[in-house]
Order: sequence, then C-alpha cells, then structure tokens
Amino acid sequence: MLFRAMSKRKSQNPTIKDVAKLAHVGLMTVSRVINDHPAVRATTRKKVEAAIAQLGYQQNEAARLLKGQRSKIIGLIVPDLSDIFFAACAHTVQHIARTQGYMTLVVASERDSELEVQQAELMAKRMISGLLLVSSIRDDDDRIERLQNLDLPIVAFDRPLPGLNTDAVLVENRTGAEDAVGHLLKHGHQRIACVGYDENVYPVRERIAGYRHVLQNAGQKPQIALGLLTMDAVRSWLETVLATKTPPTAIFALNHRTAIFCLQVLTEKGIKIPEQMALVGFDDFDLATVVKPPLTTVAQSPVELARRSMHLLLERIQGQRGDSEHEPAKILLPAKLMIRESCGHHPKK
Amino acid sequence: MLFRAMSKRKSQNPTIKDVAKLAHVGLMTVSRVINDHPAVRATTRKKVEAAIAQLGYQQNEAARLLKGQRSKIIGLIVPDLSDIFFAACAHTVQHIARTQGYMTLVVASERDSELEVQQAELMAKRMISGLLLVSSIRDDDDRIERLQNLDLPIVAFDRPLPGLNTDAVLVENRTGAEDAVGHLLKHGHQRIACVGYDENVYPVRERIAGYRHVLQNAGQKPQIALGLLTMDAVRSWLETVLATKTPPTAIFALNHRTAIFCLQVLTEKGIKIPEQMALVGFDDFDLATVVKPPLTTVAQSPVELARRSMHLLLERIQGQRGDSEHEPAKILLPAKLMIRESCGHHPKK
DNA sequence: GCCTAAAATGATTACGTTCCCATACGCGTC
DNA sequence: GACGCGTATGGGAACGTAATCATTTTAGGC
Repeated sequence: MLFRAMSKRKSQNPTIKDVAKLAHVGLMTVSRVINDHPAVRATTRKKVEAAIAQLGYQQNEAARLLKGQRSKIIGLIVPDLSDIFFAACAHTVQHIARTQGYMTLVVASERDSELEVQQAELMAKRMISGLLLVSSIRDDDDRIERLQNLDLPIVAFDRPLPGLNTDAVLVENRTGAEDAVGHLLKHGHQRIACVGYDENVYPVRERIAGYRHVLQNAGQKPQIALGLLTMDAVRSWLETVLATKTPPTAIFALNHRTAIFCLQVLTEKGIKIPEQMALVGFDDFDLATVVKPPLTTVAQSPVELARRSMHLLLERIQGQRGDSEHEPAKILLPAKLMIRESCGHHPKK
Repeated sequence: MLFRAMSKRKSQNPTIKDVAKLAHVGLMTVSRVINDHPAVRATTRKKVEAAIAQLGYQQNEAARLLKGQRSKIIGLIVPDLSDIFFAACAHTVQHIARTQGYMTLVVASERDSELEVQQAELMAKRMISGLLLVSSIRDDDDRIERLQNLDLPIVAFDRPLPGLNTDAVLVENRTGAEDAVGHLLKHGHQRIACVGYDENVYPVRERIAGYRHVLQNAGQKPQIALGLLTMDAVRSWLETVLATKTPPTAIFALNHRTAIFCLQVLTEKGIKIPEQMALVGFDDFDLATVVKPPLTTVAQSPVELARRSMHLLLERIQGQRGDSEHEPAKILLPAKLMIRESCGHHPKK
C-alpha cells in the first residue's frame, strides 16, 4: 500500500522543473518555450523541446489557473439541450472546440435568465477562455450587466444580447418568414394564419415581424395565435377558426413543434393538406421529409450557426480581432425555404 | 488603466486568509470548517462561518486542484450529441449535475474508441470527480486498460464496458426486442425481417439476439439485413426482398433511423402499412405519434437512464458505496413496447 | 579588442489551498 | 500537583506555474 503510494508519487507527471533539469536550463526558459515567448534562442528552444518530448511533459492546468491564466475550456449555454436544434449546435461546438484543444462545459439554462447568468458567472470563476451563449435575457433585464462584468469573450448566437455589444451570429428569421409567407401569397392564399407559442423569444418575434410585413404589403389582415403550447391548444384553436365564416386557407407555423401539432391535428380531422389547408413551418428537421405530407419549412443550419460562432469566439480568444474595443462582428446567416408538399406548390420534377 | 487594474486586484475575491483574519483564527481552522472536518469547536465554527458569509468567500478551485483535490466537474462522453437520444441524456445529466453543484464537461466520441479514451484521459487530467460513459469500445480493444488506469469513478450507461467492472445502467434491449417480435408473431406474422445498420453496437446486438431467440422458439427462420445506413440502402433492400416469392409480412427495425427510412420507402412505394407490411421500430421519439401511420416502437427512457446513472455516479463520488471494491451496481431499465398503428394491432379504444 | 546596448537566461516570489507536524489547552488520573 | 492524553488550533511547507527583476551572455559598432 505504502509502496504503491510512493511509486505513484514518483511516477507522477513530469513538471516544468524536470524538463529544466533535463535540458540544463532554468525554469523560466522552459516556461518561455511553452508559451512561445520570443526571447529564447533557437538552439535553447530545441534543447527544451527535446526534453519536453522525451519526458512527455504536459502543462498543469491547475497551476496555470492559480497564476491567473485562462483555462482551455469554452462554455456553452443553451436554453434546452434536449431540443434537437440546440443539440446539433452543441455537437458542432464541442467538435470544433476539441479539434482546437479546448474542452466544452455545457449548461442548459432552461430559459431562466437568472440561472443562465449564474452559470455564466460560475464558468467565469473557472476561468474559461470564452462563452457561447444562446441567451434568454430580455430587453429590460438588468442582469445583462452581470454578464458584462464577467470580462470574458462572449459570442451571442441565435439571439442577440440586448444592450451588450458582443460578437453575434444570427439567422435571417425575418427574411425567412417573409419568403415563406410570400410563397403562400404568391400562390393565391388570401387568408394566412400564423401560430406559435412563445412570442417573447427573439427569433419568433422576428418571424412574426416578417409575417406582418409581407401581409401588410399585400393589404391582408394578419391573424396571429400565440401561446399554443400543446397539441390540445392547437386543436381547440383550429376548431374555433374553422367554425368562422372565412377560415384561413394557409397556416404559417412559427416553429417546428407547432408545425407538427398542426400537421397532426389537421390529419386527425381529415382535412387535406395542402388542398384544404396549406402549411409551412419554421426550422427544418430530419423527419420533415418523412411526415405525411412532407413539410415545407424554413430551414436554418445549426451546424453553420455553431461553426461561425466558434470561429468568432476563437478569434477573440486568440486576440486576432483586437482584444478590446474592436468593432464586434455581426454575422447574419440565411434561412432557406425548403419547398416540399405541405404548402401545395412543390415544383414537380 | 492602471487604476482599473489596481482596484481590480484589490476587489479580488476574498481568500481563506481574509476569512481567517476576520474571524481571528488560523488558516487551518478555516480550511477545516470549509471541508467540514470534525475537529473544530462549535463556537469557532460559528465565527468562521459568519466571516465566510460576510465576505462572500468562495473556494478557489484552482488552488484546490493544485493540491490534488478533485474538481467539482463531471465528464460525459456520448457517441453523438446531435442524436436526439443522447441529447436527451445529456440534458438530464447536466441538469442533475447542476443541482448538485457540479458542472458538466461534454464530449462526443463520434464512435471512435481512441478518441473516447483520449478525451477521458484529458478529463481525468483535469481532475473531474467522475465520468459518465456511453462507450464505443469493443470487446477486444485493450484501450479498456487505459480507462481503468484513470482511477476515476466511472458509470457506463446504455452500453457496458467490456471487461471493466464498473457501475452500469443498461436497458433491457433483448426483452424489448422479444416483446416487439413476439407481438408480431402473436398476430400471425409468418415472416418477420429485421433491419438496421451497425451490428457492432451492444444495444443492437442485444436486440438482434432477442429477435433471433423469439423466432427460433417459434420455429421461424430469421432474416436479417444490416449495414442499411441510408434510405437508398433501405430502398434497394426492400426492392430485392419484395421481388422474392415469399417476402416478409412484417419488419422489425433495430433503431429509430431505420424505422423511419422503412416508413418512408414503404409509403413512397404505395405499400400500405400495416395491411401489406407491418412495421415496428426501436427507440421512441416525439414524432413517432405524428408520422403516418403512427409508429409502433419499443420505447426506452433517456431521462431515466441518465437519472439512474447520475445517482450511481454521485454515490460513488461521495463515497457512499465503499470507495473501492464494493460490488459495482448493475441496473437494468425496462424497454416498453408502445403499440400504435404501424404494427397493425392497435387496441381500439 | 573593447564598450555598450540588447537579447537571453535564471533566481525568487506569489497565486490559494491542504497536509503534516507542532503546540496549547482542558480534563481526568495517579 | 505533575503527568499524560485527546481535542483544537496554528505555523510552515508544498503543489506547478508565470511574472518580475536581476544577471549573464551575445552581437555590433568603433
């Protein structure tokens, strides 16, 4: 037992000291080589590098942290990790991070801005190198200040950080919605309803704005139903609306879930899609082509979103874009209307 | 600028030293209070706790790490984070970890066992408290040893760790498959095919075993098609099989993806489900009720899987179940056949 | 070849914690 | 009343690194 413990100490990871001894140089020289400080002669550097290789030396993160260095970890906060969209984002983020020598701390904020900020603070205390954030913070929330005080490279993605001038990668939700609704209009729909649940999320607000804008230009009256959280809610809304004299002829669903609910309720009621009711959703998902009928949706790419965000973050971390008050980057990713069958105008091949 | 820096230093987080000064005790006493060591008088403890509260003191992880303590981080390695099943697991794991004061380091191994072990080693170097692992290591892979040398509480979930006697939480894949195939048999199917892609994954092997077992008991000949990675592969398999004299009357799909592919190909070919071909899948997913027809599947709960795994891990970490060679726990979670319509025997309500 | 400036290197210290050991204090015992 | 013994407490060292600053070496100009 004692033996084990001793031998274990002995075979402990090599330190900077061991490297220094082996290379016949001082500690600082080794440290400089590691952090590739310029003030090391090429020959010395060679020696040290050889020693490092021979011992298989690796930096001790804990000690670096204690000296106030940042940890090679990036943080990722999304509203809901079990949401297929954010899961895809997380996957890509983690992948890129790994290939760049970072690890990824992942947290789901569950759309609670207090929780979100708390976790961000915890991450900051762990000296993460940067933070990727799909924020649930609203405009009027002063918690934004606490984020600012973190003194950390932050990239907001999917949603902007109200009042905080960070890098951001967003999707053209508005244009996407306009394309979708425009497509329906172009094919003669006179009454297009718009359904969803949470009107307080930035992307959804943008989509609604796009919907409104197009309808207004066409001189049509918007008809918006929000708060439709469950399939039952969708069903009762639909029943109400179908009972009116002039029910809508098309539905624009503001998100993936609502689109599916609509699809199911309409099918269950025997209403033919797209003949009796056209349907367009938002957010693509792998099963969209499999449902009956294949769903026309506005697709946004979580992979691209994550990729661009990570690149911005890494640039910031590596100080390529001015450590401080360089103008933050704003990237807008396109949303693409995937025309399938539920909208009624599938381009026949 | 200089001012900023200075005031920042000044207002730095309080240390154990500050607490000691304020409480008029030595450093060690404070340390003992924090780690609730018994050898502290109640009155002293009170004093120290008051000081801690007053200063808002929080432990410095980096310093603890340097002294060889474990970090309050748990690691999670899954094959693919963008897979809805593992994403749900990750969500739950992260949630429980958070409520217990841990953060979660997440990595997707991309089904590469070398990558998996490398990442596990990196995590171990970061002194995580424990590791949750959906392993891609095969039976004959000696990388398992490297995992063992990590000297870390590990819980294997969804798949066992071959040759490593850790805690494990698994699903009754075999029984689930038997139920599914049994159900088809019971309703008169004489030729049941079994399709999937990766036969090398533990859960899938178990499902195949279940399928084989039931068919054998019934005196039927198994008909297994593997490697069907894409929809095209499924289509060509189906075409081949339908061209035979005695095509199957039912399909048991070994996973969620293959089930969907089957569904789509069958639909596209105008083959009526379940009349002309019954279909049962494995793995439930939220859209299973929405597709046409609603898919009968064997459901396993990612949430439960993650919950049980985390509980085991936390118990290990907190040393409740004997730090060392206590008998590892093996938990088997049920898989439940969700009978809907694609199997042809939906119990009419 | 010498002097100076610049470049390269090393010794020391500090980061905040925990561990090992030493000390102080009660309290019962002979 | 001194002695031991156990419980509480504090002092000092150590963990591995990076910053500061002092020192040595090198190169370059005359």
